[in-house]
Amino acid sequence: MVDADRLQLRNADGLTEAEFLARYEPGQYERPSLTVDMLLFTIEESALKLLLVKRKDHPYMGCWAFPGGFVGIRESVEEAMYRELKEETNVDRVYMEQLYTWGDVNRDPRMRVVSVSYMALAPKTALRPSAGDDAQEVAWFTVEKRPLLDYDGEGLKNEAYLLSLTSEDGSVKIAYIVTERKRKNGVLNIADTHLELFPGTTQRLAFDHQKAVNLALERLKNKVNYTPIAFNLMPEEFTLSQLQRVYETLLGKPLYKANFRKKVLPMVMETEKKTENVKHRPSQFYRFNPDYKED
Amino acid sequence: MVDADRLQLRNADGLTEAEFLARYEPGQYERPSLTVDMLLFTIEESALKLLLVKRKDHPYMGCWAFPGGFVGIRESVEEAMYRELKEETNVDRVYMEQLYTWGDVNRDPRMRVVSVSYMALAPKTALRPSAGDDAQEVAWFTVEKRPLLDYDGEGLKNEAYLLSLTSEDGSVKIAYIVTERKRKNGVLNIADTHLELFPGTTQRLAFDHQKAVNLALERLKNKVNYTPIAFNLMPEEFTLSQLQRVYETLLGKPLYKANFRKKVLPMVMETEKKTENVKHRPSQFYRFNPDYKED
DNA sequence: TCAATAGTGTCTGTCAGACACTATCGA
DNA sequence: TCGATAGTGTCTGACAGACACTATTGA
Repeated sequence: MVDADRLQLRNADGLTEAEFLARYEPGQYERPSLTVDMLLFTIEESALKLLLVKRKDHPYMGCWAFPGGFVGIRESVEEAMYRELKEETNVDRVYMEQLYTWGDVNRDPRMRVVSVSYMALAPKTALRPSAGDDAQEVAWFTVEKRPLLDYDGEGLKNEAYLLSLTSEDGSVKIAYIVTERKRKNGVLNIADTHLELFPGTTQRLAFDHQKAVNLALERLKNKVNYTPIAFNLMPEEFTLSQLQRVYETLLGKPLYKANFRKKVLPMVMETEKKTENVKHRPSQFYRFNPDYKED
Repeated sequence: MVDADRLQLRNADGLTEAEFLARYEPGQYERPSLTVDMLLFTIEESALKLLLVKRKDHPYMGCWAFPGGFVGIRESVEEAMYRELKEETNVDRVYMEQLYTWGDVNRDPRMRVVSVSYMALAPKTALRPSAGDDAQEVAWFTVEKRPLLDYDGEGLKNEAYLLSLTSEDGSVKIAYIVTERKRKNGVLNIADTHLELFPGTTQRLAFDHQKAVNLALERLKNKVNYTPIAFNLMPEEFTLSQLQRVYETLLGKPLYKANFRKKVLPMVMETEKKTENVKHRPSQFYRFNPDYKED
C-alpha cells in the first residue's frame, strides 16, 4: 500500500504508526555487542600484507588482531568501519567491501560480541598507519596461503593449505593449517572450512580472526579473475609488469606475460610516461580505464 | 604465543586473563538490537518464488517482509536463522548462506536494529510453510528482475531494471526500479545500487528489504554459472529439461539445449528411471553427482 | 656485446554459442 | 502419420595456455 494509506492503519491497540512509535519502549532483553573489524590489505615488494594490531589487554592479550571497535548507537555499521579506518591509517577513502558477520556465541570470552568484518584494499603509499589513541602496536604482516601437499595422505586433490602470517621484521610468525571439505550439493560454505594452529606455532590470532583471513584470501583470489578489484592495490600509474606481479601474488601462481597483457589491456589506458634510468628497456606506465565494463 | 604462556600474562591492572574475565562487567552503553532475516527461495512452474510474511503490527504494518526475528543472547546468529527456518517452514536443513548485514541507523523506525540476512534455497516439495506462533499471513511471491530498456534515456547499456514481486493469487504486486552505477575502480558495490518504488505501485516491502532481494538475485545469477548451487532448488531426481528451466529462470534468459547439457553433464549422474506416460519421448532422470569438483 | 626486462606473434586445445539434425513416445 | 519433447553432432569464433621471438635500455 502507499505510504499515505499505510500511515493511517491502526494496529490491535488502535494506534497509528506515528502513535505506536511515539510510545515505543525498546525491550530490556539482553543484546549482543556489535563490533566492526577491518582486514586492510596492501601489496609491497610482491607480497600481500595485512595490517594487524597487538592487543594490550585481556582477552587475547599479546595476540595480534584486526583493527576494529564497537559500533556506536548513532552510527551505521559502515560509518563505524570508516571511523576505524581513519583512526588506524589516517585515510578516509579506500576500496572497502563487507566480508562476513561472525556470530558464534563464545567468540569473545568477555561477553556476547557479534562482529561485522570488512575487507579493505589500498596501495601502500596511500597509508600512514598510526597507533590509535590507545597507542597500540601496529604492524604489517605478510600473508601467504599455499597448498600443503599430501598433508592428510588421502590422495585427494589439495584440500589442505598452510596459511601463514609473518611480521615485517620476521620476529612473529603465525601459521594455520586450513582444511576444506565440500558438502552435499558441492557448494563450499564457511562451516566446511576448518583451521587449526600449525604444530609448533607459538602465536595465534585473537578471537576467530584466522577464519576471516582465510575467507578474505579466497574472495580476493576469486574476484581478481573477473573484476578489476586488483587495481585498488595499485598506485595511480603503474607498469603492466607491476600489475602482473600483483595478480601473481593474489593468485599464488606465475602467469604468462603475453597472456596476462592480452587479458588486462581492455582495463587500462596508456599514459605518456615510461620508466627512466632502468638498465633495461623502459616500460610504459598505465592507469586504470574508468570506462571499462565487465562482461 | 602459546595459550599456556598467554594465560599467565598480567595486564596493566596485574590481572591474568582468568582473573580479568571473572571480574569483567560489560559496559552499559547502548547496543543495537540484532535480527536475522531469511530470504527463502524456491522454484515452482518455472518461476522463482520468495517466501514473505505480512506484518501485523507497526512499523510497516500491512507490508510484506522477510521472515525473521531477534537473535537471542545465548544462540549464535546461525542458530537463530535455523530456528526461524524451522518455525516458518517446518524443515531444519536447507541450503543456506549468509547474504549481507544491514547496518543503517534508521532502517527500523522503532530503534536501532542491525540485521544479518541469509539466503536459503530449497525445492518446493520439501517445504510446508506455516504461520508461526504469531499466526501471521505467509505467502509465496514470484520474483522477477528484467532490464528496463531505455529507461533513463542516456543510451547506456542496461543499467536500469524492473524488480517485481507478485503474490500467487496476483492480488499483491510490488515493483521497484533498480539503477546501478559503477564507481572508480569498476567494482560494483552495494552503495552503487539504488532502488525506488515503481511509479504507481501501491505496495512496498517493509524496512530496507528490497535491497536484500536485489542483492540475492544478483548473487544467484552469478553463482549459478560457476557453482552447483542450483541443485539446491531441485528435488532428488530430475530431468535435464527441468534443470534447464531452473537455470533459465535464474539467469533470466533462454539457453541452448545441447550446450546446456554439455555444461551440466559432469555435475549429474544418470538414474535408472525415465518419465512415464508422457505423450512424447520419455526423459531420463538424473541426480546430483556428489563427487563433482569445480575447476 | 651482454644482461636484463619490456613487449609481440602465433599455434594449440578447449569451450560457449548457434543451429541442424535424429529419437521416441502418445494420439 | 503427426505433434511434442528428448536428446545428439558439429561448425564457428573467442579465448586461455604455452612458447618463441623481437625490442630497448645501461653497463
